[in-house]
Amino acid sequence: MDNYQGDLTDIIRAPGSTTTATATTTAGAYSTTGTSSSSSEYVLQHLHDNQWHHHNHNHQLFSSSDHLHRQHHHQHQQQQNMSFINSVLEGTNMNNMFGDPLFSTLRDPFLQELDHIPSSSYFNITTNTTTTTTAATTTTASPASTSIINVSDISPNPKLPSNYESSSTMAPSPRQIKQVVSTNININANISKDSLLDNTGVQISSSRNSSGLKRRKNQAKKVVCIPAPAAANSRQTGEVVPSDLWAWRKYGQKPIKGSPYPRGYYRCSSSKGCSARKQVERSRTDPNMLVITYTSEHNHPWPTQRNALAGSTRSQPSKTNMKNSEASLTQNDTSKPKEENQENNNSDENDSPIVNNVKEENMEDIEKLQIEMDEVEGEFNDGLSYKSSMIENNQSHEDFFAELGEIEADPLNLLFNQGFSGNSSTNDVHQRDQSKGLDPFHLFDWSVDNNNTNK
DNA sequence: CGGTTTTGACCTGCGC
DNA sequence: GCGCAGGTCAAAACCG
Repeated sequence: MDNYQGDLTDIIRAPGSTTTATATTTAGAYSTTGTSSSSSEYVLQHLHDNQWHHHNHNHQLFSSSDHLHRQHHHQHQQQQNMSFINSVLEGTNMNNMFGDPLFSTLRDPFLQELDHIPSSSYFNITTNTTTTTTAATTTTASPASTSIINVSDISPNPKLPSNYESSSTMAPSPRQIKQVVSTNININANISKDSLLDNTGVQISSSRNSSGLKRRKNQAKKVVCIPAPAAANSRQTGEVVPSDLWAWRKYGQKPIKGSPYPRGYYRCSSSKGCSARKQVERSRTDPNMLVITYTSEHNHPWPTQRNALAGSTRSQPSKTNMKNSEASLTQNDTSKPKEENQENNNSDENDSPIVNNVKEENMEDIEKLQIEMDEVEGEFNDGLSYKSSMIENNQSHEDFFAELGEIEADPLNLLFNQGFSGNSSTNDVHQRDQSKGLDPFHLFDWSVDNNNTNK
């Protein structure tokens, strides 16, 4: 039978390769048109690298019509810093970071970015903002290429707990609306089964649910469709799997009928008891896209460190590069990246091993941050997180983190230093590279070589 | 040594 | 019930 995975693959077909063409169609359109009860999908047209850079370098964002906002350069920087803080800390909130198919709380980094860009961020200045859920939001912010990240959140099981926070919730929260409005992102919640092409250029086909083949198991899955980092130079038989901060161990690979690309099966290796799994395959309809299906949930906090070291550097493509890059690092954390990292390093497109490794180092720090923040969060586990209140109080991140005395400062410093240096206007290129360290999926790493990765 | 990937075999769900 | 196809297991090989 045609596996539903393949259908999932078909669920979202993003014009990943047409980076520039989508630039004008990336208007944040939030649709709640679907009524699917057993399957919900949303397409997240994620921030592109450029937008990410805009995020980091607000001065680039504004069009001439937004010159007034330039007058508040510092303010915007602060806002963006807070935006990032919000994003990071939101991410550290609960067990909801990416890769955690604990769907009730799952928020992957993509959504993190979506979710936590405060209304005060520069995104609000984009034109044609609207608070309706169906209207399209256009933006002039990104004249350049725009890559697309699609997230299809599938809830095959109508019996899923009520807190299953998928797009099956028909009405978007005001927050969601705000986020969509304030960001140049598309989210199509509950895209109808017949939805084929939204105004973003993202083609969405239906997943078989009600009328088609039923799923093998009533198992909630989350499908993320992202452009393949390095199609041309993946491991012999494997896929180039973007890092998502969790440690995954491949436990199987199967050829998929109808698809020339095999599907890799991964399970979480961060914790022995963790049942989290993911499947990685290349979209049959768009080989440039990787379809990552998350199944089950992590039953543990983020790994403090990648426990998979010994075999993690198998098939190390370029030891020289690795050594060089490692030598270039100033971080003490020498934990080796996982498989994806090697693959990334092995990527022709990712021809900057240094950057890649720095990226992974940052990932390690983010992981640490996650753990540490979880700990702190527990102290303020009263519904409204400490950090949230802090942020809402518009407290500076310095103050905020100063109060988080127990938290290791390095990761945060790293994050802020690399992602949000206040002097962005004079260090765009440098920061741009650094900001990549915050990009677990290379999601924002495409503007440089987007043409390469999305051929 | 402890972790990984690889890969054939086996298990299981689903359609007919 | 059968067959197909997807999903998982587990042994072997590999790696630092």
